[in-house]
Amino acid sequence: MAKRKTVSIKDVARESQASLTTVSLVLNKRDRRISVETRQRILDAVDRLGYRPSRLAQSLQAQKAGLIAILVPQLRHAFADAYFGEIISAIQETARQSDYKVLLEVADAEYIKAQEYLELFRRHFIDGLLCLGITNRDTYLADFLNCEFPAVLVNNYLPDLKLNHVVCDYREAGRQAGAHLCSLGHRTIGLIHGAAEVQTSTDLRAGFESALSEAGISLPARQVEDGLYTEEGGAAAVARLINREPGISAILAGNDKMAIGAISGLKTAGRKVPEDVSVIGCDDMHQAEFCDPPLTTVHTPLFELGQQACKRLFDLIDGNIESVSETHPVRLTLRKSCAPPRKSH
Amino acid sequence: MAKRKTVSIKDVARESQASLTTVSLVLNKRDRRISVETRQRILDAVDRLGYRPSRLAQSLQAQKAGLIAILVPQLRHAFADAYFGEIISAIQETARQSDYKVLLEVADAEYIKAQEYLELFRRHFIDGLLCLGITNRDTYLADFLNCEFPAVLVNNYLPDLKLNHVVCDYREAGRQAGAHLCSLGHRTIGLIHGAAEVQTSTDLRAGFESALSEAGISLPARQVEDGLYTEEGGAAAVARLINREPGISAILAGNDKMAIGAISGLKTAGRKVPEDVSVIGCDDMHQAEFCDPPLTTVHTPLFELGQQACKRLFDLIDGNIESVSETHPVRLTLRKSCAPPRKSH
DNA sequence: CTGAAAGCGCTAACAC
DNA sequence: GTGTTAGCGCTTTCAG
Repeated sequence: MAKRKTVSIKDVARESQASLTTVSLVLNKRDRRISVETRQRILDAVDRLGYRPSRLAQSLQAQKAGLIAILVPQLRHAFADAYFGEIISAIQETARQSDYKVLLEVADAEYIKAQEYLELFRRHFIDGLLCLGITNRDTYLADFLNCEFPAVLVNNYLPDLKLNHVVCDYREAGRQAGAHLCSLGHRTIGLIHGAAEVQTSTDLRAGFESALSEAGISLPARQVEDGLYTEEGGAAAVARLINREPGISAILAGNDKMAIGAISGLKTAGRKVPEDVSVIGCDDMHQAEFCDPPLTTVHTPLFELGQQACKRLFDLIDGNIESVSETHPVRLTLRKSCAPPRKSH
Repeated sequence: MAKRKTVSIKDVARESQASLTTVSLVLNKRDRRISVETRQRILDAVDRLGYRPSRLAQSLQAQKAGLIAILVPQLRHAFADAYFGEIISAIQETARQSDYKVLLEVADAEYIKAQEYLELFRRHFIDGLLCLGITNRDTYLADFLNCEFPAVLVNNYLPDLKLNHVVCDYREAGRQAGAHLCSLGHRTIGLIHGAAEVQTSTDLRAGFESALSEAGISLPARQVEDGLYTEEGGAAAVARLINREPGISAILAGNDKMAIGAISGLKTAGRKVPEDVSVIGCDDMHQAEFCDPPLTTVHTPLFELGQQACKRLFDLIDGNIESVSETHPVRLTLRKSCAPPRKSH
């Protein structure tokens, strides 16, 4: 590899017979005061030398990194997950438009113990933080409560902590799913939620129960299972569910992955979807359209959510706002995985 | 938000009644020459003040960013893709172990035109680059040919450019898939590849054809289709395939997404998998196990690949090696999507 | 054993 | 119009 000496603004100054200041002024478009010839001489030198300002030095001077981080939980290969992927895509795109770069951070136990998320700020590495996949157990986030570090939770919030967040309306998602199932005529309905310690999961359940109860239907604990937000979890949960309550004719899953797992589990148990059991998901991931049967699901606008979270974070960084707390609307997407119940017996 | 003044090494020096140098020495464990009391005094001051060295300033001084970037193509929401996700996970994990941070970069046309990937280096923003999802058309990568910027292609390479890369053995993948299908007794076999301009896709096809030809079977152009690496593409490709050659009894898809799309397309066309048509995928993504039927596929060790690419990149950065070119073995994973052909007519 | 001073590459107040 | 100079926060010779 050819070794290339790094060319600094000094070199440009020498080459163009101008001073550091003049070069800097020209480069930063504050060159109203600079004569046309001088400017041209400098620009030529820049070209000739292939000079590029060091972002490191600029950042040090500006006391601003031009960098934000995305904090994701340590799941099994977290980035291989479409849910996170969608949000990360959105963040990346939005950040780029504001000339920010995006750092990827994975929060495992050790990471949290060491408060690495704070170190990132303290060591002037980043200007802001976006937290994904947060649960009620992530109490360490309290560290962001009364400090000057801009952070926002994406698609979740903590019930007891007044932290910045941008979320989808999961209560409404649950309500719409429940109403749909009831309107089809289902009376014995199950729920596979993601995780009890996730607030949006709790919200989904609350909305679901409220819709059922409006139709005079209850949701006993035996018709609720945890599916861990995974395919396997969904498959296992549905098995326990139909074992305990064979009469279940419809199920809401807290995300599409569990819904797909549930469908797979139902098939294994010899039940047809939607003829024997209707399944409704949540998220409307890309693959929801391609599973068999195509999945009826509640569309959560994850991409828009990511964009919004990012924009608000910049507002926080720039001091335009003091805090954020936004809820985005959801809507039911009808496909083929739900049908009226069999007229049994 | 409570405003917190940034505390520098100077403050620590003042607080601990020592000089800058001494503090720096202690903090960097070059403190053999420092007396125990002085050290303790400094450490106390650090604690009391909550001092953290600015990584920006350190980087400027060290002329090293401690940062690498992952370059991914501008696909439809690229990060929502399990293939990229798996590799990115691996990179992230490996980088962390070496105390590097990782940046996410998306390469669209504009990005490439502006040579942003080079700017990243020139402006001293990153120390190394990992390129994912590369195709033969990405000739801009020639920029990395005779320069000192460490970059490595992950799971692909360019036939005409001697660039650093780490790949899976797709030729062997194609061979194993072909051999398996032939051994089951299939004679009329189709291929849905990812994209003609992807070298590994070409390799897969070459390996596949060679295995077929060993069994005395040919692969005419009419039995080959492009599935664009997507579910939809796979579904569309399989439709064209069985329309043109209804006798096809087995299909290899260049990745699992297309395989899943193909299965969906076959079902739509009223063909059963594997009874009527066998389908074999490539990658062995997580969901391959959960589709219906569970997908027989060639396992490509993407996680290990990502790790390896990252380690080699660090070797390049540290000057331990001059170039990389590694090929990783693959292996067939048998599930339920392949069976012997129907004894027709 | 400790400190003064130079320098990493850049920006911006303040002169001239 | 243009240049001098003082930092940004850190590391590291080189003297004492």
